[in-house]
Amino acid sequence: MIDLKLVQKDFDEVSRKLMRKGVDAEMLESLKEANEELKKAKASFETLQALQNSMSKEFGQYKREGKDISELKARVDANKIVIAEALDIQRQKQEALEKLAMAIPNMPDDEVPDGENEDDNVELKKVLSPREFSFQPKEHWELAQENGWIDFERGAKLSGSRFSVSYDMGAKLERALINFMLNFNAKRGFHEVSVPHMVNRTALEGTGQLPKFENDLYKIEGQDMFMIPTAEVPLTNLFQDEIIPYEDLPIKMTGYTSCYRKEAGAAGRDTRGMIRQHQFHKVELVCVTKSETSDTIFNEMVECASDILTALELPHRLVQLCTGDLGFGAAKTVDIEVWLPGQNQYREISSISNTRDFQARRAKIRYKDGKKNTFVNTLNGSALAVGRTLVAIMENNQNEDGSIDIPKVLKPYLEM
RNA sequence: GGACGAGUGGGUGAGCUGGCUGAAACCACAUCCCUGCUAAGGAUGCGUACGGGUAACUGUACCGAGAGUUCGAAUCUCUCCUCGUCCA
Repeated sequence: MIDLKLVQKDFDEVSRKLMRKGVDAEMLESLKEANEELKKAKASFETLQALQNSMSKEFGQYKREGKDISELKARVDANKIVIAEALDIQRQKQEALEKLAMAIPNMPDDEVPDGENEDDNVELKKVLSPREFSFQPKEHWELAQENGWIDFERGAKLSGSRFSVSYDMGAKLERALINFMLNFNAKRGFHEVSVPHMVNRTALEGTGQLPKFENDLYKIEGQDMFMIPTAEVPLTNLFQDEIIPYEDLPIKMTGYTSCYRKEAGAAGRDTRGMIRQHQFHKVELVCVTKSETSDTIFNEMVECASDILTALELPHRLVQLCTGDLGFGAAKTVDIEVWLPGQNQYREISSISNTRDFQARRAKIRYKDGKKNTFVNTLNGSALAVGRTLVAIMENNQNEDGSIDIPKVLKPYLEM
């Protein structure tokens, strides 16, 4: 959530930053106005309430002293009606403000390049060069089916499009990758955490998926519960409404979960294969830290994800997202894109974001900084999306006869 | 699924026959004093959020969540959630 005090104190700066992200000035004006109105409404309610409280005290006094209370009671009753009205107004203003504030995205860091969409993202660096093929490399779904690893038809039969079933080495590789990644992350100091795959509304509001993106989530019927779209949600909300001891920071976590997404906005995109599925495996990194160290941690996370790909010998590049491609809660994001020779392009396999205190403010995650409580910074990133890693292994390690070489680092996990 | 019991500040835990309780006490923590040695003792401070004030200070809200009764609720009523224990 946006810092309302900052909006009030430094409106021009906030609007300058948010306009880069496409928030129009009008919306900010109405936010500012809503905030002012709420303050006024609160002030008048509180004045009335203070009066009511003091009269109530007097009331008790009178009774103890056995004085006549009829006159006082009349005054108190009259005030009660006025208060009810004032409270009602205050509530309306509160609601209006919250609705506005919750819908405003995070401010991008100044270093984030301006841009409309993913075409304006900036490549930071390439790691490993794509291999030269002496034959026409195939796309992963072909390879997957040829090798009997993945069954898209039966996935569709069971659950519809964008679902698949894995067999034998396909299934084993998924499992190996999850273990490999978790261990890799653990060696970099990320503690492994296993979390629920369903969460309540509060958690999703905390990380920013709600209220804006309810259409992308699978909701449990009859309950206020949702399947998680990413482990970021439970991992970050672990600390929701907590004051974390100073010495516990930074908290570095890694966790594996399946992720569940409706992909409502992606109709027609990546319909074949396992690039975009409704349910996919992902190993996630989440960090909670002080603002002073959040940039350092951010770089550690990017490096960790990139190094996993390097260990798997997969060519990839780091891309800094422009303002137009930045997610709702992110102040800054670096994507890692893996080379897919079958598709002849780089595709996203990890996205690492610093949300600064945006999520912390929503989820009320703080630490004690000397005397006062301060919002933490939260960061999240994939390390990595398992399905897409499998895709990358298939496409990059394919041989002319359709067989696929297993990366060396995975062999111990496959008992090979 | 049924029957009880519980949910209080960073922690333990009083209050729960409605006003003097935003909340005792203890622990933890912070600062200071004393002392000087692998100890201890003493003083003071110490919940959160939002608002007013240069400041001292002050207003409002919050005792699992929401609603209600009342001039007034942590304390009474209802609903829900969570956690225990017993039964099935």
